[in-house]
Amino acid sequence: MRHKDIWNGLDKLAGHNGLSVSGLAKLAGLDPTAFNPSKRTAKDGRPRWPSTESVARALTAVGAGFDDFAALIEGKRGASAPLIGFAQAGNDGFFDDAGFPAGTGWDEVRFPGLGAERVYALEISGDSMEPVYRAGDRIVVSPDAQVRRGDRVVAKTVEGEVMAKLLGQKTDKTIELVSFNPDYPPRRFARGEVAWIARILWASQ
Amino acid sequence: MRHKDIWNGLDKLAGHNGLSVSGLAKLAGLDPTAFNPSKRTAKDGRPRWPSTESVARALTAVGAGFDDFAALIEGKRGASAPLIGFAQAGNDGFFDDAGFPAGTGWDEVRFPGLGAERVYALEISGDSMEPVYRAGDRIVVSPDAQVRRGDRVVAKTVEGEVMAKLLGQKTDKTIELVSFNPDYPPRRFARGEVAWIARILWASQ
DNA sequence: AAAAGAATAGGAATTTCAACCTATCACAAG
DNA sequence: CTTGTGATAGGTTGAAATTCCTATTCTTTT
Repeated sequence: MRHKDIWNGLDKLAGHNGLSVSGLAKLAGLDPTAFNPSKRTAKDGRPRWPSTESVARALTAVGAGFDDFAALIEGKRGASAPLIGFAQAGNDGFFDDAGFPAGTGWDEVRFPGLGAERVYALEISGDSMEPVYRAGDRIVVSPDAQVRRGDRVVAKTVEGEVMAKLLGQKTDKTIELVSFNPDYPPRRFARGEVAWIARILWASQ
Repeated sequence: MRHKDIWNGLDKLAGHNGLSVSGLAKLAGLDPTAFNPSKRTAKDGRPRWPSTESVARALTAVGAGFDDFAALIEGKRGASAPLIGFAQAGNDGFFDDAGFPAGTGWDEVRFPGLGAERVYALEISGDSMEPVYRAGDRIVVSPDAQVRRGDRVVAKTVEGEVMAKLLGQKTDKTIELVSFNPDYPPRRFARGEVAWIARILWASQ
């Protein structure tokens, strides 16, 4: 990270929120001239670096996280994407001509592997889980995540069998795992037979 | 980002590189006591924030990027996750006792929204797309992606209707969109009737 | 057990950042 | 045309971060 990157990131942070750098500084409760281009190098040409406190206040002012700032600096897209309800997608104003999000009303959704969870992915082979999962699909699962009835999960038995199922009834002693394919009957395991259950967070399509 | 986070990040940065905070400071060419716990709050209890210059020098000293630092602060895993084939998951040696990836043989899969692609997400409402998508699921779609027959896609007609379908036969003049639910017949559109088609990359589960 | 090195705590001096103030410029509203 | 607002440049002052220095604690080595 270089001196230029920090200021570039602050410029982008302001721009992405429809602000000038002075507007961003004001919003953050800082001096309006704090981020002025004229304040980025000292009179003797020495580069001036803002304190992390100033950066932190600017970030909280626009509701951005530190990861968002890193994304701006590194030129990456960031860890989130716009989100709206599927039912609203037909309304006008949500998309531009190319099919990208436009206008307001979009929420943000975070992607997997970027939260606190530890996750990994499994690649599906075979058609036993059609139509939900197809060969080549990748599912992202988190053993940390809480599992509830109805969740799609990956379970491993103490015998070593790994399967993707729908979590059915959980009692004190048994766990029911329902197949995606209704032709197969649900399977019921004693608690001790199941080594672990990991929730499926995402699936490639 | 809070005061605590910055120092926590520096602690982790040092720890991940087998250094103490004073060792990290020395390596960065700073005063060995620059990151001392005793220097993190002033005598009057006021929190002390390091300058971005000090952080930048610490990062370059260990060859880390700003995104790495953000990852340490946010406790994030990064932009990729381990990947193996589902068929191999039953073999021994791929998981530890807690159900996390262990040993070798794991590939890496990158997540959406982190590369050059422009993506966004849609939240599913209603049960018309069961069992593939359920209410509350979020699908991540990319209008940039190439679509092929068999892909799950979101399409918008020029009349404004948005739908998630399976891409069927594409001819020079028509596009067939197949419902996930086999009870509904496929729909056939003229090329001009379809405003855009975006491929579904991921779906939350 | 003794010695050497590293890590840390505490304080003073210095450097540097941030706030404050004023002036200029650009632009929009009346 | 005048007025008002926002953005920026430049300088001064006060506050805060960094360095420098010393002492103490802890670990490792001999």
